[in-house]
Amino acid sequence: MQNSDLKNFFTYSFSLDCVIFGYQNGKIHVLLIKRSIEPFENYWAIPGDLVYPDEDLPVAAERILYDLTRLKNIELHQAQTFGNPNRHPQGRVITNAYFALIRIDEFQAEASSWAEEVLWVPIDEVPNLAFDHNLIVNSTYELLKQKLTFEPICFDLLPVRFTLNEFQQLYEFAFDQEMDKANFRKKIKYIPLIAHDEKQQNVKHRPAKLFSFNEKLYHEQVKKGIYQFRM
Amino acid sequence: MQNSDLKNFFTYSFSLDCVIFGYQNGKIHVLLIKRSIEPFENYWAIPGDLVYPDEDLPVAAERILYDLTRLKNIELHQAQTFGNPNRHPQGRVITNAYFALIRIDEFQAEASSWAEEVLWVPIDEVPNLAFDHNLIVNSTYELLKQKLTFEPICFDLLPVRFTLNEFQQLYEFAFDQEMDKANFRKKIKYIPLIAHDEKQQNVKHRPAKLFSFNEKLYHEQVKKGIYQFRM
DNA sequence: GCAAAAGTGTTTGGATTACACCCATGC
DNA sequence: GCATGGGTGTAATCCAAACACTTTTGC
Repeated sequence: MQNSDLKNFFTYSFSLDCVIFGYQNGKIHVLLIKRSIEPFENYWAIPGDLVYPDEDLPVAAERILYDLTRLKNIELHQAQTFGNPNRHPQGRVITNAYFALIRIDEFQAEASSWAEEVLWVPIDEVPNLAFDHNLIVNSTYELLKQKLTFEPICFDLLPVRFTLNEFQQLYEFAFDQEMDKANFRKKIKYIPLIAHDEKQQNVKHRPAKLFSFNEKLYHEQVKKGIYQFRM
Repeated sequence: MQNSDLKNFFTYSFSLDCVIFGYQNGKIHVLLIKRSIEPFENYWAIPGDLVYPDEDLPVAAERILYDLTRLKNIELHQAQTFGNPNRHPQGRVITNAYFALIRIDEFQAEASSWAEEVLWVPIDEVPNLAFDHNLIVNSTYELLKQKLTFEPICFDLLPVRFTLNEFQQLYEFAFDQEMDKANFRKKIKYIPLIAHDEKQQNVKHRPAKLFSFNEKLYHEQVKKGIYQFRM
């Protein structure tokens, strides 16, 4: 979007910013893009842009993320809204954060449109970002940590088929808590998992059984009120 | 705000809607206002209005609530944002819900500005509302129920000084679960309360001790990571 | 004294923890 | 066979539910 267009677009504007968390090698990363346009040209930022006047928010979030990073088929969740009148130097832009969790190696982010580069940075090494994007990243990270406990988001970070040990490692990372192997398996007894016949390949020890999250059963049980997810 | 003004204000607009939950006689109510202006003239709605171009969101939420209902000194919490392009018949208005929980008898709601009447209705008797306000009320009620468990919001519903029995009754109502008196008292052992010397008055049985929530200690402990509230 | 609710201690069973041990695979 | 991690059973411990009991007030 060019500067001249922007001026007409404003009296108020509304944007969406996507905080994409990526998990790799036991570390949480955030996806950044380098802005090739003013304001904040050459700054790192999270991917975000204005919502079209007739576009619904979830649609816009997907569109914006794809336009800037070529990422698609990612489940985005609504987070907080940020509306400080001075957060955008060119006018009043209220923004709504959306977030997602993905495995970095399962997706291919690629700079596009006015994004000059894309970059995954560890959550504790995020540089100074454009606008109030540091605030947005930090607030959304806090929200993520809360949601990890009560919503089965953690499975977004595991391969579709995973071993119980991979699951446990993720747990220990996410909640920063070591746990006994046998006890972990008792703890997750009530989480609806599908046990596959398939086994781990190319390991030089006894291969582990593969599991996946039984999303269908989970939703059924939640709907019936039988079950509440809790890590 | 007049119709002619509205047209200039729009290309996009941004509003806030306040879902005020009130507790009385073991029932949750919602505060509605009757609109005296178009669109949806004479419809019931939740109090909400456009945000001024240079106004921050929390400030706007307080201002709007006061303008329409004369309620003030209420702690408002941000909830979800609703942005369906067709949610407002006169243009694109994205709205952010704020919510609060109060004891109805401690506040005096009074119609003001373009609110013709105010009304507390039980949450299960909410009529057809203007715009998508039924959706907003329902979504925010779900959010409230979630937050009750993990944030000490329930104390907004108790008198500043309350008996443990009042607390237990609220708990039983909020979570729809009966509980043994002795066990309830063990359960809340870790919630930071202040025990006062003062006692219940004018009861024809042994008067109960009065307590209040130790907000200061709570915030300190959360900050230090010692404590996580959980009901 | 009696009714009513406040307030507390004890027992019990189920869940969590710590820990030990066996199993399957590659080399 | 042995190194490596997968996988499981058991005893000890902790915690929460059930229940019984004592206390304090008004009438």
